[in-house]
Amino acid sequence: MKIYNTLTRKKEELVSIKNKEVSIYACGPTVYNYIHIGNARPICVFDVLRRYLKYKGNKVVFVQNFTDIDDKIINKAIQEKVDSLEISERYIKEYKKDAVGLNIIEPDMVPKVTENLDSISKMIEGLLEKGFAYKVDGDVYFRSDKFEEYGKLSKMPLDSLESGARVETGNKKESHLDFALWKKVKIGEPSWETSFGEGRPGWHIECSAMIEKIFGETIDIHCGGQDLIFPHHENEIAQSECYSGRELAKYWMHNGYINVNNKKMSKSLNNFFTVRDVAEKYGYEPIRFMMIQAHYRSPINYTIEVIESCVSSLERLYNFRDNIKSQIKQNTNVKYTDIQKQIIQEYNTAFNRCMDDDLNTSDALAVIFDMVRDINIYISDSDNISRIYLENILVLFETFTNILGILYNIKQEEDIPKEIKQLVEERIKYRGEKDYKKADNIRDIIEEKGYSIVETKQGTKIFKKN
RNA sequence: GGCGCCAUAGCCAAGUGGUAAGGCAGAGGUCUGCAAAACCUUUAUCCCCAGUUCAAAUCUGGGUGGCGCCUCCA
Repeated sequence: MKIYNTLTRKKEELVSIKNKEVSIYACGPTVYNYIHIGNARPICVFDVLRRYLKYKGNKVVFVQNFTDIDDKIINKAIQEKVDSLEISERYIKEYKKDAVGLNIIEPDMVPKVTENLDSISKMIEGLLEKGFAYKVDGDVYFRSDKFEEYGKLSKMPLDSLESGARVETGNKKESHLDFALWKKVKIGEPSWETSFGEGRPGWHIECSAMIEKIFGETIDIHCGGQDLIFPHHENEIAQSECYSGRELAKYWMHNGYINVNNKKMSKSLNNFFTVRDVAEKYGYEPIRFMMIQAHYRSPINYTIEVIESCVSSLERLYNFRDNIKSQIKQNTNVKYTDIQKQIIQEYNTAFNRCMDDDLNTSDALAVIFDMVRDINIYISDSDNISRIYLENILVLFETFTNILGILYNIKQEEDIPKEIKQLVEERIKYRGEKDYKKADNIRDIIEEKGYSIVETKQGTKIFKKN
C-alpha cells in the first residue's frame, strides 16, 4: 500500500524493514483531562491503519505512550491539591473508557513517562557525552545546530525560525532553536535524581527514549497529529538520530485536525467537545464514523449536522446487515453463480484499492455503500435468492466494517423484558384480527416504556430506545 | 514576517488530464392497515481570471477567500 510520508511529502509504497512486520509508534495523549474529539482522530485513524495492515497479513507492533508528566498535569494537581500521579492515573482510566467506546484495539504497549525515567536519563547522558546537549543552571538543552539535518521533517527554514515573531527570547539557551531535554526541579513538582541533576524530562525526549528502549532500531511508521510535526517530531528526530546514529522512523504519518467553526479544536482555545459529551448524546460509534468518512489528512469541521448524518449512515449499514442476516435464514437454495463470485471479487478489489491508496477510507466507505445498494436491489428484485451468495456478501461486508472498526454495537434483544415481549405478542394478535386501533394503542404503550417496534417481513422487531 | 495546506451540490465528502463516487437531508413514487425499513426517480460543470492541451475539477500563472505551524496542543 501507499502512504503519504510527511518526511518526503509524497505518497510512497510502504515497505517495512522486516518482511511482513510493521512497527508503529503513535504519540498518545497528555492525560490531564477527558480527551476531546480532536484527540480522538489519530486514535481512530491509526487504529484503522493497524487493522488494515493486519488484514494484509502483517504482524503489527503498535506502541502508544501516555504523557503523564507535564506542566498541565502538574498545574491541575496543584489546583486540586493532589499528587500529579493521581491526576494522570484518573485520566488514563477515563481515556481507556473512551478508547473502548471508540472500538480501539489496545496497543501492544502503552509506556508512560514516569515508568521510563531510566531510559530517558540514559539518552540525555548519551547526548551530553556526544556534545549534542549542554547543561545550564540545572537544565539540559539540545544543541540543534549540531544536528545538520535539523528541520528535515517540517522543512522549516532555520533562519526564519530564529527571526520568527513568536520565538521566546532572552533566556539561557545558546540558540533559539535549542529545546529542553531536562528541566531543573522546582518546589512542589515531581522530580527525579539523575547524574546531570534533579528534575523532570522535557516533552520531546520521552518519545525518543521509549522508542529506543522498546524497539532499539529504526521503526517503520511514526504517527500523530499534524500539530506535532513541529517542534515535537522534529525534535524527536534530532534527539534520536544524534543519540543512536540511525534513522528514527522511515515513514511519518500525520492526521488533519478536527475544527469547530473552521478553527482548530484545542484545549487552549476552549472550543472543544469531549468525546465523552458527544458520546453521551450520540453514542461513540458516530464519532468513529465521522473520522473515517473523510480522508485522514483533510480537516473535518465538526457540527451537529455532521454527527447526526453519521448516525443515519450507520443506521443504514445496520439495517443492511440485519436484512441480509434474516434473508440468509430464509434458506433459499439457489445456485451461486460465477458472475456472483466475480462480483464479490470486484468489491474486494475495489475496497483494497481504496485502502491501499493512502488509507482512503472515504472511498472505501463508498464501496461499502455501493455494495449495500446493489445487494438491497438484488434482494428486493429477485424471486430466487442465492443463500451462498448472501453469506459471502455478509462475510465480505463484515470484513470491511471490521477493518474500519464500525458496526460494533450489538443490539441485545435478550435484554427485552418479558412485559414488553408480552405486549408485542398481544399486538401481533390484534393485528392478526385487523383490530388496528388496539394494536396501535399497544404500540404507544411500548413506546412509552422506552422501546420501539418495527414490522419486517420476518415479523416484529423490538428495539430499546437510546 | 517565514513556511505550508485548503476551496467540489442544502450539509458532509471522494476524485490529480478524458467529459463529476458515496453518505446525510429534501421532493415525488413503489411496497405496507399505519408507521418504519427497503427500492426507484430527482438536485453540481467543481471560488474567480488567464494559459497549456484534441481534452482540466484535476497541470501552470495570477487573484479572492479560509485555515494551520513557527508557543502547549492530536
